[in-house]
Amino acid sequence: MESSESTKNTIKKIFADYLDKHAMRKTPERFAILDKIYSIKGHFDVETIYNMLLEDNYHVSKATIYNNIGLLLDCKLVTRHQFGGNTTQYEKSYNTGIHNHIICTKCGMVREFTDTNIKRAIQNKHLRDFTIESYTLYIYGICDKCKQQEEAIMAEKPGKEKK
Amino acid sequence: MESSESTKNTIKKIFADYLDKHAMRKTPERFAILDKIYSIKGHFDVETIYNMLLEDNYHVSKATIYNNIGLLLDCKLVTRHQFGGNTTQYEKSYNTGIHNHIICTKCGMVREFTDTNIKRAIQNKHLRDFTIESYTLYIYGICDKCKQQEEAIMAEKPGKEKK
DNA sequence: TTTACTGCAAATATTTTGCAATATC
DNA sequence: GATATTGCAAAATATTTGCAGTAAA
Repeated sequence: MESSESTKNTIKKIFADYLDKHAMRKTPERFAILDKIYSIKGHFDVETIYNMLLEDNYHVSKATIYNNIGLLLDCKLVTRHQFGGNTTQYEKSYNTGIHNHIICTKCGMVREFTDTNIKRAIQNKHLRDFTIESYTLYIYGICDKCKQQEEAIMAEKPGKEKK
Repeated sequence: MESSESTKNTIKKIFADYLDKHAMRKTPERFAILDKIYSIKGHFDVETIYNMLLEDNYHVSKATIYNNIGLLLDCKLVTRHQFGGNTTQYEKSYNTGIHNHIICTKCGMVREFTDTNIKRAIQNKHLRDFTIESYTLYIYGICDKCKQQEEAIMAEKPGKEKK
């Protein structure tokens, strides 16, 4: 879901406080990037943000986007994903709840789900010499659409695979 | 643990069968790469395998390593990881058991652990329209070593962080 | 003998870095 | 006014691709 007005105000405040705390400047680019990220429903990469801002006739260089996503990761307003494709994906993370991802290894489709049993099992885990901050669970497999396609191909060429 | 002789024979057989099935050739490079991978205890990247083979005076190009790791992923003898660093990491996966990873976000340290509650919770999960093949759970946080360093720095410069 | 595979080098893609110009504080 | 931040271009890094030579079947 796109973020509500009150969420957008809260995250601006969090980012502004973070910048103050580290003696960093509150530039318009920074808030434009943050705002755009929180208007995105699912996952995105740097290229996507870059283009979305361009469409608004707002030019921010990629170097600046990379730079600022780093800050947003640091203050936990964004999380980072590497699902296995070529680009690093990101996702807003304030008030979004812990969720897991399923990834189709054929078509790259990513879907989210939540599960209290899994959540509880992970949170109950005590790790020696380690302070847990977050976690990501990726479940890989094949979505039904790809599975059906595979079966259709197999049916078409029955001799293709030996044994 | 390094792989036993019987494991090494089994994986060679699995790979050979896979190559037969797909009408691919059983080149010495392929088995040298597989063998080297199964001599590695933990995670590795392409560069590492390349150098390890070189140390044995066995030259295999990186293109060939990339190419063949792809095949090994396909026949499930190797799994792929993207922990958040710059390179893709790999790991042998025959007979290694399902295990999870904890990653220190400061120093990049990766450690493994197993947990039956987590395993059970994930395996009991039913996903609509999706066939599960595997999963990865990465727990991020700070290892005690880095935590102590951070605290030491904070104690040294008490005024650095405002508020 | 056929053609899949390898090695090399070039191409592609992503992210990082250096530096001059600019804008925040 | 001091200097952190931006944009740009170049650099660094990782991975893929094209092609000629080599070797498995």
